[in-house]
Amino acid sequence: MSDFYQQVYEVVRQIPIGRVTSYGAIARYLGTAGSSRMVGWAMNLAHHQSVYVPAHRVVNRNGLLTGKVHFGSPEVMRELLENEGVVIVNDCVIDFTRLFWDPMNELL
DNA sequence: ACGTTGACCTATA
DNA sequence: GTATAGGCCAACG
Repeated sequence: MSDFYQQVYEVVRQIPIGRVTSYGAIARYLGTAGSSRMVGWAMNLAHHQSVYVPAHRVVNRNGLLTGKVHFGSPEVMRELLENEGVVIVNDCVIDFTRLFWDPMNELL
């Protein structure tokens, strides 16, 4: 496994409860800005990882749960987020800008 | 080996 | 303000 994916998992694992981040933010934090799709691929491989990766806390820039289908069921992602206190309506994160957790600013 | 696809983002019209 | 185009790099067929 490349260090890139490990870094992604590391960052995602550091996301606090009830907070969310975006692929682009992680990509920029890792220095691979513009290649945010790779972050998505990393999440795809996250299911194979033995360690649990809270991929449900990672959404797109619009706060839309685009990768909900990649979980067991589309409902799983919403359930997990709502369980952490995140309000989800129409597969969109409410107050996304306020719940946004930027590793560049928080983790630094 | 080549072409297509993809859990995206930025930029221009 | 939305709509469309381009770019990015790895995995799949």
